[in-house]
Amino acid sequence: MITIYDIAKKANVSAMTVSKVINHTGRISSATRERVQQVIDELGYIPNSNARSLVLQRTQMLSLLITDITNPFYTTLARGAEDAAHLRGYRLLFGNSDEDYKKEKDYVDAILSTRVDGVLFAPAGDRSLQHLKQLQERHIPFVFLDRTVPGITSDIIAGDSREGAIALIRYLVQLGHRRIALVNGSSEVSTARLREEGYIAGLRETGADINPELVLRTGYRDFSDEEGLDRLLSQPDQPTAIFAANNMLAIGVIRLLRKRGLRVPEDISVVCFDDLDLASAFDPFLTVAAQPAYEFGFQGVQMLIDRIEGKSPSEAQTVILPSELRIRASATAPREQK
Amino acid sequence: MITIYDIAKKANVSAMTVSKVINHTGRISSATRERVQQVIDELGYIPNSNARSLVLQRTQMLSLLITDITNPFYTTLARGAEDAAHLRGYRLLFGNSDEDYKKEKDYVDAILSTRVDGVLFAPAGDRSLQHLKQLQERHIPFVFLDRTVPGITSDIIAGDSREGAIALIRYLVQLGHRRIALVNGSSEVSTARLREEGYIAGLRETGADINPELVLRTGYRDFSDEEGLDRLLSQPDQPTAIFAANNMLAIGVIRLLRKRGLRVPEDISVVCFDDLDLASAFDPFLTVAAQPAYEFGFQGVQMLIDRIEGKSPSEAQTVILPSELRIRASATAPREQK
DNA sequence: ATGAAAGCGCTAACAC
DNA sequence: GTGTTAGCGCTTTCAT
Repeated sequence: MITIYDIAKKANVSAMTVSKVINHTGRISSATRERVQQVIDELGYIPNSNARSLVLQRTQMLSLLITDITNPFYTTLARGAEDAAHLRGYRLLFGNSDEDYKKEKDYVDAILSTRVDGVLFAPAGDRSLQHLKQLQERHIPFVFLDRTVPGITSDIIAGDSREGAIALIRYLVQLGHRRIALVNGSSEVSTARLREEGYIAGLRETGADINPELVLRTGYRDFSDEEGLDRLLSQPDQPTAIFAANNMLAIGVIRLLRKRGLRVPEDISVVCFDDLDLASAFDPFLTVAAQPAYEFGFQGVQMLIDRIEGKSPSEAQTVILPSELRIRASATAPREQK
Repeated sequence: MITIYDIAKKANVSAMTVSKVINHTGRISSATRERVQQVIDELGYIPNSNARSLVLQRTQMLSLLITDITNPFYTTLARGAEDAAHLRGYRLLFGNSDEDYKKEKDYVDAILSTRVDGVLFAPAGDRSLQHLKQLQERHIPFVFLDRTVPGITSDIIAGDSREGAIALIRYLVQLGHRRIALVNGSSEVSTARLREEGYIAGLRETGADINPELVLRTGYRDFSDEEGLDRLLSQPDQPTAIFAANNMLAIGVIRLLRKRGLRVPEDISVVCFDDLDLASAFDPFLTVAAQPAYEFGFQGVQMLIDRIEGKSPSEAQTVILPSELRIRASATAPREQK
């Protein structure tokens, strides 16, 4: 391993001088600068960032902790985060919690141990509270990604879950639906609560049916609650449309509907939050409230780095990004009206 | 920041003793062990891995360098890598080169500076050679992900691009196609060369038309070579099927075909390498040679860690994972025969 | 079974 | 402009 001393020796200067050349700090005569640089290039010296971090107490690393790397929303978000981090000279350490508190805890420990400079955090749910508190105790800044956790104040970059849900409901009602079911994520997740709020608000506003039996709460990933779905479908007044609280739920719902011989949208309409990116590019089928996932990541990293570098106001910032209704084929007027 | 000395002081032992307790090394009386552990828990002490890395010359970090995080193949691969790394106590540092040598170089520099213990590397192309050489000079082990680079020997986990391509061609010919176009990635990428080899071999074996004019070479991502596609389609003997060398190309091709009023598969069949995961789950449309992406990541990390920990034989290992033909709707018999 | 000393590779603070 | 000293938080080596 070649160190700063090797350079210093060969260039006949002190380690400090080399350090200054590398970091463009302090005053150096251009003669020595060039001589040192030459040796650096010649030996292909690359500074050890561990040593650097140790003294600087900064790692130039950010952690991105998400809940489902399989979900295009997070993939695209990661892409945005990656781009922004790269642009500003930070690297991304990557974690996938699977909405599992245990895995999340492991990652938080790793984060603490690595001394990353900040975290982009999509918490598994409200019980992530203790993990967040750990970060706060160590003064590690973090930005909430879409989901927040009651009891913790921090910077937030989020979509407008409530408004997005209302828009979706309005659209369905406008098509003629009055019995709209909700297949939601866990109530432990803030966005699930907000989407449910929006769902109710939308129903109320439009005068559509409000019926607690039409709400199914499950997890945001790996939808497989067949009994739950059957319960929804077997209500005396069967719903004519389903609002899935995210894209993965929508896929699960549609698959199970098809398995039951129900066609979408002929027999039942389906809409959801979050787009499917690739799948939609390929076959524009699902009607969705699309969120600007890339911007979540990109702007989230900007916020985080601004905070780290002391460029943010001291109060926590909140940025809300609107979603966009993308009307496609999976929702039409209900059959009775056709 | 709370250090090992804080623990030592409070538990009335030396720093060494604390270190031993943390790392379960050396001999410690269970009395002191417990006392020390208690203080650690009480203060919530978490070791600084930078300091640790500095002395140990190990970071317990792996770098995953891929070319397109938007592509479900890599997403799923990342998922597998992540799982394996987590299981074996390593963390993943994440890089996305966009098939861009400049970005790739930046990441390699970062890798070198971070002193990661090893790299999972999907090279942008043959000109990644110098980057790989840098890694070799510093004795940083790496595993090739699917793509290899001539002139470099290292562990490899790859799909069988040649055989997969042959299988796809056989299938098309069996359906009755004789004029099959290839939309390929750049010739600078090993898998593109192998898929083209397989394409030719398949055509030769089946006696189908071999015509250099039916081959279009472009990039693996963001397909937008409209003129190239038009050239293919305007051949005197228009192809009845297109083999896209990966999923992203297939999506691009299909979009452009539709834009030209050509229906898939009615007017022209399309098959490709790599599945679309979500899109396919949702709407099983594309006929593909699917690769076990998750296994690429999972086994790749295993190989890498085995190598790092000296558990691999000294010669470079190669693991070839077969692909699987998934017959769906995007390819049917050509129109003439219907 | 426990501890003292030295050093991993770097930079901040201060001389000169 | 340049060099010296000290120390970031940890572990290795070798005493005791």
